[in-house]
This record gives sequence, C-alpha cells and structure tokens, in this order.
Amino acid sequence: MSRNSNDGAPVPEGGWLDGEQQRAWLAYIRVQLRLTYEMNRQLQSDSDLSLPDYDVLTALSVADRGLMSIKVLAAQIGWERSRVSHHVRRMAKRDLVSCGLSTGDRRVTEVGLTQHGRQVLEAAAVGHVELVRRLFFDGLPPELEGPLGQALESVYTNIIAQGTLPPPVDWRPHGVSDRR
Amino acid sequence: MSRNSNDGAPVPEGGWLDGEQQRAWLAYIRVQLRLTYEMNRQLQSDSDLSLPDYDVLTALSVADRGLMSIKVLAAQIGWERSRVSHHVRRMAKRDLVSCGLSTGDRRVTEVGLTQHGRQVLEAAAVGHVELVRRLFFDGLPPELEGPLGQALESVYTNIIAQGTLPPPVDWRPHGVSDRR
DNA sequence: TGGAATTGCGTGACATTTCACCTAAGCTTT
DNA sequence: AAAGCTTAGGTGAAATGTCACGCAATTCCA
Repeated sequence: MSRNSNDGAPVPEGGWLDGEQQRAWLAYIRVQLRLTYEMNRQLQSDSDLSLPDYDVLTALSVADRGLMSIKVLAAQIGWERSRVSHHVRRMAKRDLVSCGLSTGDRRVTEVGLTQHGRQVLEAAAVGHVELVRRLFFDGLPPELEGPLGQALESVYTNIIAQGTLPPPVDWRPHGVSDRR
Repeated sequence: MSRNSNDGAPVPEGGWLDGEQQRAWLAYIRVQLRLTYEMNRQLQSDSDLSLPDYDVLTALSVADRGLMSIKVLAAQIGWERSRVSHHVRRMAKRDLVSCGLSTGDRRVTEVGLTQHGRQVLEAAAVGHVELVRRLFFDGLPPELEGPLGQALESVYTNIIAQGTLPPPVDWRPHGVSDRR
C-alpha cells in the first residue's frame, strides 16, 4: 500500500509533514486523545453512558423515524458492523434501543431508540454539551470558530472522498443544521 | 455547573451549541470517527501495529533517552494507567518495548523502545504520515492550515487548563517542532 | 524513628472490541 | 426453480480495555 511513496518530495527529513502541518497535526492528536478521555469520563459518571453508547444514541436520534439498519448505523459512526451488532444487543438489554427485523428486507435489522433511550440521551446531552462548550469552545477565540469549522469540513469532505469507509447516509457536501 | 446556561440565546431547543459552534463540532466529531477508523486500518494492514501501539511507540520515541514511566506515558497519551500497564506488557512480549525498574525510585517502571521497536515505528511512520497527508491535508486549503493549527492549539491549551487529566511532561504553551 | 498517608504499579475479573467465519435472504442467470 | 453471487448480520474466541483493589516504595510529620 504505497509505502515510501513520497521519495522525492520537498519534505523534511524522513518524510514528515512541513512546519504548519506538523503543528496542526500535533495539536489535533493531542486534542483528540484528551477530549475523548474527558468525554468518556463525564458521560460515565454523570449519565451511566459510555462514549460509544452516546455515539449510538446520537446517531439513532437523527435517523428517519428513529430507525436505522445496522449497516447504516455502522457507516454513520465509523464502526465495524459486528461491533455495532454486539453493542446494540447489549444496549437493548439495558432498554436503551430496540431491534427488529425490517418488514421490507428480512435480512436487515432495524435499530431504534426506545422511549427510555431517548430520555437518557436527552438528559445526558445537557451535561455533555456543557462539557464540550467548556473544553472545546471556551478557549477558542471567536474569530477562529468559523475557520475551524471550515477547515474541519474540508478535511471531512476529503476523508469521505479518499477513505475506504462508505459515506454516511445523510451526507451532503455543505449543508449544516442537523443533530436535532 | 451552569447547565442550561444559554437560555435566551439564539440556539435551538434544548441548549445546544450555536450555529458556528455546532458546525465546527459536528465536523470535528465526523473527522475524528473516520480518521481513527482509517488510521487503524492502515497501520494494521501495512505494519502489524494497532493505533494504540503506534501511540505508545510515538510517545516513547520523543522521550528523554527513550525512557518514560508508566504514569508519564499514560498522561502523555490520555490513557488509564492500568491500560498502559497491560498494553506495555503485551508489547514487550512482541519485543517492541522493554520495561525495567527505575534505579532512582523503585516503584516506577521505566518503559523504553527496543531497537526493534524503533525500527518498526520508523517503518510504520512512513505509511502513516502518507495517509495523514492524504486524508487530512490534501483537502485542506493552504490558507486554512495556519488557522486550523492555531484553533486546535487554543483548544488544547484550554483542555489542559480545564480538564482532569494531568498535563503531559513536555507540555509548553506554544512551542512547536517535536515528534522527531 | 515509627506510623500514616501518598504514590506508582500490577493484577484479576469483567466488559468491550476485533477477527474470522457462518447463515440466510435477496438477486441473477440459466 | 436451482445454482451461484452478493449483501446484511450474527457468533464465538481471542485480543484489548476498564475497574476495583492490593502491594510495596516513598514521603510526611510528630
């Protein structure tokens, strides 16, 4: 898979990124690791949800009629299908989601939020958003909010185009305003 | 803890983020999920390393004399200490790292790269960086590189200040150029 | 100096995630 | 309609990660 593909490129020793890029990437990695840790911790202690639980609930909450097949759900949150399968079964035992065979295609399992699941998500979202605002946005100069959003959207668009994972169902190049 | 702190704000029902913020956050989450998936996949298939393996190796490679205590390593990459403990033991079996008691304080375990570990990391880095460049930077307009780096550094600084995880050892407010 | 508190880790039980297969439903051909 | 392909998912075992707890080295302080 194209190792050593940047042999003659104008890149610092060993093929690393240039200064600006290195800076951005290092910051990204650091933010990613810490933020994941903190979000996990907060959700767990405030709402008895893991971050993966929250990801599933959130994805389901924006689905049409709150129903989604395992495959679509997996594509949505970037998981292996079998992981979704296991995880959803465990969440069903906790009455957060419910599974059922689709009427149309009897291979597909439709997953949906239960009443309880929706309540738990909505309760959890309050504290989660509060944490996100505090950790992610409170230190961010307002004039960088726009550029950050733009930059990340460019990156996302590129990942969708280049990556191996199929695009999520509701993906659209530049529309905003979903997630409720 | 100021839940519901944006009551009168121009924000959708339920206390979510404002438009700009929502956009940035949504993009961040999407990038994070996909990128993690793709990096894992690439490392696994090209270098027989998981992303966690790579995180450990990378952290160790920038340590003083390639040695780091479990605690510092955990703080560095945002893991639970016991996770590091388990993981490092498994990596030692594969001859990627080596552990030994510190001479100074005999409670601490010093972890270091082995020769083999360093070689594996350097071989893996080539393809990994190639992937990062392709997925993260190829779609990013050059004029947004700077703002992105700046924005993420602000966020990181804030997380360090606000978060529960202790700051990494080599943390400095705005210096760049480490990682090799 | 002699506890008591703290710190740094390891461990073992348990939960989650991955990986390699397996089944079954739908689709396509013949 | 049967054979053969493709697609959606489930499954069990192994790898990985979490949590609660325990032990030993160090530090604090009277």
